[in-house]
Amino acid sequence: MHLPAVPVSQSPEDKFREYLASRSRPQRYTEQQRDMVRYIFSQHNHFDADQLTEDMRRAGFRVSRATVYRTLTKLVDAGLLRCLETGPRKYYEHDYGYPQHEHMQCQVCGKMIEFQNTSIEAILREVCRTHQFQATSHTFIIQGTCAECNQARVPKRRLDLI
Amino acid sequence: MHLPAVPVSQSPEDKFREYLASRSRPQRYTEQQRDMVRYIFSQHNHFDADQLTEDMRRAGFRVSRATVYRTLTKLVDAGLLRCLETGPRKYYEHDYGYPQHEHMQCQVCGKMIEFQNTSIEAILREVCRTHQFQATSHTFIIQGTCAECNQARVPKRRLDLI
DNA sequence: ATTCTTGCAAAGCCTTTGCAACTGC
DNA sequence: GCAGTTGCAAAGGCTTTGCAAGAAT
Repeated sequence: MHLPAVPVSQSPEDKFREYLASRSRPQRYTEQQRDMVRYIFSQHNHFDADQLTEDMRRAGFRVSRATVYRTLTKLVDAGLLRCLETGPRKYYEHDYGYPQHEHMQCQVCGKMIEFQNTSIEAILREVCRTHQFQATSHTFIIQGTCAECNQARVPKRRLDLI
Repeated sequence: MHLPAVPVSQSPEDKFREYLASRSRPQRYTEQQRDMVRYIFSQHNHFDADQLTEDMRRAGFRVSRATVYRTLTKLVDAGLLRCLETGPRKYYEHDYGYPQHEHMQCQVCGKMIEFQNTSIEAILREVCRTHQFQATSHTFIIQGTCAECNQARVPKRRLDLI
């Protein structure tokens, strides 16, 4: 479920190093951070901190929960990841090199479906103008049932009717 | 910050009693639940469980945290309240007798500003049709700074420059 | 009388943090 | 070697829950 990528000049890794170096107090680029950046950008998932920890461990990396949490915060701050706060936990997705989009979330299988809609930006501008509101971000998530989960249900209902 | 109310035939209290009675196992209408329904619908706030508990206590009611949590769940299920899950805690607002709307949330003062936009429903329908997605609800929240908090900042900046 | 609700405190879930050991620069 | 990072385990913030006592029908 990809949208077309946005061309960028730097690799995510280089962009992160640049971010770390440009701090008023320069931060360090460690092995675990490097592993995380590479792992995250080798996939295209929506994930939370614990999923990432487990997945990376299964893939043979040595990562600690605390460092995953700390590094995810930095990656958001660096503009590499975007954080979706919908419900009790935080989900992350690519931001660097990836276009603006919205989400549909299937409440059966949990899948996140991305979509783009050109009218939304106009709505944002208009609403903010009329309310003199200075927007910094927005969250648009449609909850429901995805096509596959919907199909999987219909046969079940039919059987129930017999 | 009200939107025009939607006319309804029953009082929130009656609607809740009806909901409780119509369960396959009828549930009971207790004093604390009655106090909560009346208190909540005598105001027009966005609130979370702990805010409500404190406010009601200050107003002289005897309510326990656990019961507030349990009753809020029932009120959502009964269609009286809507739950906004944005971030770590759950916010509640009137649903019964109140029109569909979206939110702007000020990250400085926390205020929730409600707005309506007629194009959003069309977008929802179109996106769901193209993805064969069965929507049950949606969340549209614009984060940023409200007009008042924005104004309060400008004078401060000017002073900083002296 | 029966069954649901209440209230307390404990547990759960996710995230953050204090601190000693460690490591990048 | 200095200053930032790591990892553990503990603490934090919010919500849910087990259970005995209490209340609604």
